[in-house]
Amino acid sequence: MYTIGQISEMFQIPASTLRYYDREGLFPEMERTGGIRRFGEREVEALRVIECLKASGLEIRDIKQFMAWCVEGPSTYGLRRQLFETRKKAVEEELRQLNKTLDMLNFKCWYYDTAIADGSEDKLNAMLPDKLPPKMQKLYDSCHSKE
Amino acid sequence: MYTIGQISEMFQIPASTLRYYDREGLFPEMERTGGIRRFGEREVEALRVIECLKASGLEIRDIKQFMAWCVEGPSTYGLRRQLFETRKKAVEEELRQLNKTLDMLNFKCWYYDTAIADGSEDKLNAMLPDKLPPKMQKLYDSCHSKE
DNA sequence: CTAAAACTTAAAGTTAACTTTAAGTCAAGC
DNA sequence: GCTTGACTTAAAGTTAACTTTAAGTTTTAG
Repeated sequence: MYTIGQISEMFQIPASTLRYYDREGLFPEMERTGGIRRFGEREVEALRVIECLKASGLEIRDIKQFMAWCVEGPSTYGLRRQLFETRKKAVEEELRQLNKTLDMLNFKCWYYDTAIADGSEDKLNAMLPDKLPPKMQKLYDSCHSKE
Repeated sequence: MYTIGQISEMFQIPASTLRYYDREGLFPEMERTGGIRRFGEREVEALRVIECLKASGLEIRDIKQFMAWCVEGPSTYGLRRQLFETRKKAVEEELRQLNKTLDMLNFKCWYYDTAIADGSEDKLNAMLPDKLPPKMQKLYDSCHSKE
């Protein structure tokens, strides 16, 4: 069993944030001795799940719902499974979006490398809509196609 | 040239958000006729860059700085290049993190599939620290190694 | 037994990125 | 010329996720 200070150290999360999570119902079965929180294996695993669900873009209130399902027992396995499936879809979509962002950043890096080499953006602007080097044309098109 | 309503439609961004961006200095050279904003090609491209930099995790105040550099001219090519390089690093790191998150989500999907098939988590908990199927062991380890 | 460190609470404060409101101005069609 | 829809502003409001504060309690070390 750990104190809030030990968990704070272990996960590099401020104790105030852990208390906030507790207040929000993210550790529904946490024990206490003399008013002081005792984090057990259950809470440590909960915190790993919290970090995962947060990273997937889920809000605190929905993480609370998940934790409530865990307390409810086997009857909520389906709901929990469905939640993780939905989060997977969201993360996969976010990965696609981030890869597009990376394409644009790579294009911009090349763009400024070229502008620096040329001393101005004039040459670049002359080739701009569709006379770029093939490698760059792909990146450019993927960022400038239909909004 | 476009009105704010046309750009709002085009990018699916509320007009109030576009006005907010303008107030924050994200369109430093935008023209007006009779008080009304006219978005030209410069602003359309700026908006694409804004969306890219935002998606990379950059804050509005720093996007404003970038736009100011663009107005300053060729002397800031180096700074702009550096910004995109830094953003690339940040996005690459975010991609790594998101892939780890995806690993955990995949593990949890398998976990609940198994729990549903078994009717309880008992079998699962018995194999839990290190007796999982090899495929799952990898995912599990990557989410439970040292905090 | 006592002092200090670590814990507790409720309530107020912070921050970023918008969003809404209220009151008014501009532009297009009839 | 007038109505209507789209635009304008400044200022206040919203939301999520914390963070800080102030006052007090519990645990630990000597």
